[in-house]
Amino acid sequence: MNPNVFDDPRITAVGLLFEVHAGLSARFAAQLDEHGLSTVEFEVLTRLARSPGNQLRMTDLAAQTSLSTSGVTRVVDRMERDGLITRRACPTDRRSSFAVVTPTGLSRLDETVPGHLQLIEEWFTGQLDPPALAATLDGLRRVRDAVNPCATAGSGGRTEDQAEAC
Amino acid sequence: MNPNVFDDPRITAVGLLFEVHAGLSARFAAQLDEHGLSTVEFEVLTRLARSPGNQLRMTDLAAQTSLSTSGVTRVVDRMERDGLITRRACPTDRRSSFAVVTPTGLSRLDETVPGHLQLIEEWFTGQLDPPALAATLDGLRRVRDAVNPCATAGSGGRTEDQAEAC
DNA sequence: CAGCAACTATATCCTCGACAATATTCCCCG
DNA sequence: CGGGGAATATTGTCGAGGATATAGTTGCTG
Repeated sequence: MNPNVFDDPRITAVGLLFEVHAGLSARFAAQLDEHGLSTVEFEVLTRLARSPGNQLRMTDLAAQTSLSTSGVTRVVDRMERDGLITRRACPTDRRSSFAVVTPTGLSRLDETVPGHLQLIEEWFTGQLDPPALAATLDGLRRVRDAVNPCATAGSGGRTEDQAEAC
Repeated sequence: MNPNVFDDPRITAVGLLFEVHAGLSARFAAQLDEHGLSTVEFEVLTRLARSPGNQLRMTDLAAQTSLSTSGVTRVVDRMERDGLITRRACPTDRRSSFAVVTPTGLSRLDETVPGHLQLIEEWFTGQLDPPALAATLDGLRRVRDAVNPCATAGSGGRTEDQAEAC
């Protein structure tokens, strides 16, 4: 650690990125908490709600979130107990089961999303004028495409659900 | 969730940012793991090593990481057991104790940092040509300054340690 | 200088989530 | 058609870490 490695521009770059992530995450979590949702619960709810039929197989849900399959089992347990989602047996494969959003879950999402969007606007996208925002997002997109090859859905892909193929 | 809220550009913007964070975090964690360090352990080590005397009070260490004070107690326990850091009593305040990096900890850091820097270069900074990188970092910096006011150390500040004053 | 509020580290309890093991079901291939 | 390997969800077990309570210390203030 002799020469000041910590002033290396690469270190400061990731530091920047991670600070932004931490700051936004904290603010989002606070707002979600007002609606009785944790971060992962919100993510599960949105992933299901944006899927056809408001449902997803447990495995696919795990693939779309940052959770393991057992983690998905656990969070779905909690949310089923809270009435936000339900399990439905898969008719074609008796090993699988679907997690499907209940009307309660959908309305909870409806309550939550507007404030969430407002928060994004307030602390992220609204902080930059359009060209600067576009430039920033372009940079992030290129890094994302490198680091997360599965998510290259941008153009030419099919619906957008092939992300679950990763 | 009637109109496709999920195509809202604000949603995709945070999605992008969070995917980048997740992707980089995973790669970093894998490399750190090769050196027997977890993410938080690496952060603790770097925070201490960049501080005067290679030491920090437990409270300040907690403030500089994303850990609670009890979390810091825990991780310092582990790392002390592994010989990476040591506790030293504070001479002026008998409530406080310092966590100080051992020579073992420093050399572990020396082993780890080069690969870490290489990874940053490979997956983040090296993915963009200099102007695009600068633009991206500028955008991130502005968002960071908004979302994390403490970290406005950039210019005019004193050393850089006033970050701990937050 | 006595007492009280704030601060510091730690201990205790609890939730969350990963990993490995398990049971069930599916599918392919001989 | 039958058996073995892959896929799927769940459960047991464990470590990580937050919230709160606790004990010791400091410093201010009447």
